[in-house]
Amino acid sequence: MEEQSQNTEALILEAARKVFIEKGLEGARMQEIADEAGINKSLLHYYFRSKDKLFHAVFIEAFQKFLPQIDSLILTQAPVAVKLEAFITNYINTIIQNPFIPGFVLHELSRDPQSLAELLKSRASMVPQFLQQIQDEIDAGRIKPFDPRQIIINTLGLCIFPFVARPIAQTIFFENNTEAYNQFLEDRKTEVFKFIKSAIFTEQQ
Amino acid sequence: MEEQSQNTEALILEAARKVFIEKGLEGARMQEIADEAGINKSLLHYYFRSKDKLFHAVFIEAFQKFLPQIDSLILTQAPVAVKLEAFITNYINTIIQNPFIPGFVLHELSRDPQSLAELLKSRASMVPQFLQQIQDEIDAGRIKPFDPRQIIINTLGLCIFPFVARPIAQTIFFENNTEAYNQFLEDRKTEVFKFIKSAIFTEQQ
DNA sequence: TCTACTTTTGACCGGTTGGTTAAATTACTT
DNA sequence: AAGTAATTTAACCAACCGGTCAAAAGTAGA
Repeated sequence: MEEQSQNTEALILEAARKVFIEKGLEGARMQEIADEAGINKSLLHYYFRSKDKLFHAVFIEAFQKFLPQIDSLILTQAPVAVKLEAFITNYINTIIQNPFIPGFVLHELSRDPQSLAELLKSRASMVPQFLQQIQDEIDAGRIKPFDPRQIIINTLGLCIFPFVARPIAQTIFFENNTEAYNQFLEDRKTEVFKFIKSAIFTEQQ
Repeated sequence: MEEQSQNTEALILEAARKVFIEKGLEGARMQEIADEAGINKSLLHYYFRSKDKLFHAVFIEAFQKFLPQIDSLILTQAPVAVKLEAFITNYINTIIQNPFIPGFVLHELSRDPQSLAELLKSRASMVPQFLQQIQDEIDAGRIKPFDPRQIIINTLGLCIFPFVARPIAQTIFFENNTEAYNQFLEDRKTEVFKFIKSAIFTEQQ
């Protein structure tokens, strides 16, 4: 019983993940999730009490998938250049493997911004340390004098935006050639760091 | 009768704009739009035949609000540096005045990517010329050798991302202080170009 | 004022949606 | 094998949603 219920629960979560991430909370239908999982709709309510609860489980899971890389960026001790390069590669890699999660998370967060507080309680206190690390390298002359927050937002935006804007970007620049756009995204694993490096680091030997 | 009908139509469009942009096609309710406009729900169907038609009117309007700046970026004759600087300022300014449109447009485009074709038919042919202009400046040694498409995506991402990710960015970096985040966005009108300029332009006198 | 027309309304409809419930099936224990 | 608890199903429901329709209210010209 234990085993089977874990199987079913995982089956439901997988189906819910697919449908919710593709269609959002309001676009998704419980019946569609049930069909996707190959089970009865009532089972959804047996394992998760409501649509909102099921959605919340999916959302938390999606959101947390991107926290490890952020953690290592913020918490690790290494020069900013080293950490940024590793972060960008890993982060874009993670998004390539979960290309619809960023749009999903951003959309649902702007629908319900309140739910953020609970998710960030532990991390928020670590951010200032990373901002200070950037500021220290600015003071040491290794990074040009940009607002550290601007640098971080720029980094995240450069990683995430091409996935959120994929339909329009792929159409405009790649005549809707999916394979070509995938290669474009692959290239960004190195191109984005080259871009940021060229933007913020000072010359020195 | 003519005058009143134009008033009502504009009233409906304004209400629909507010509700659709905030909640999306699937999250919006016709009744809510009617309430927002202070009229009967049947009137929505009298002026616009269906929810989809009304949504389409709102979407087209929102989408086109950002085309003029893009046009001037692509079609104008001037050095890339000059055009980019003007574009970034104007573009961010436009988004500041319509902060929810980018998220709205991106979300609805990823829900229905087909609808793009009709919107871009005339513009698409002009893009290669702008790409070539960037390539020419690369060949002339004035811009570092980045893929021109990467440069454009980067520029757009740097402009748009802080608005799409506002809830999380404002929470993490500004303790949810709206006024502080507004100032942050204001600063980006110059900061983004400084960043891009530092990234892609070569030193020369 | 009468008439023809447009605009606005309220009542209503069929289909869909998230959710409930009780019965049936399965799995586990002894 | 029997009994107990957990799992799964089918049938059902009230609320909601987009949309229709006929009547009412408003408008303008004769």
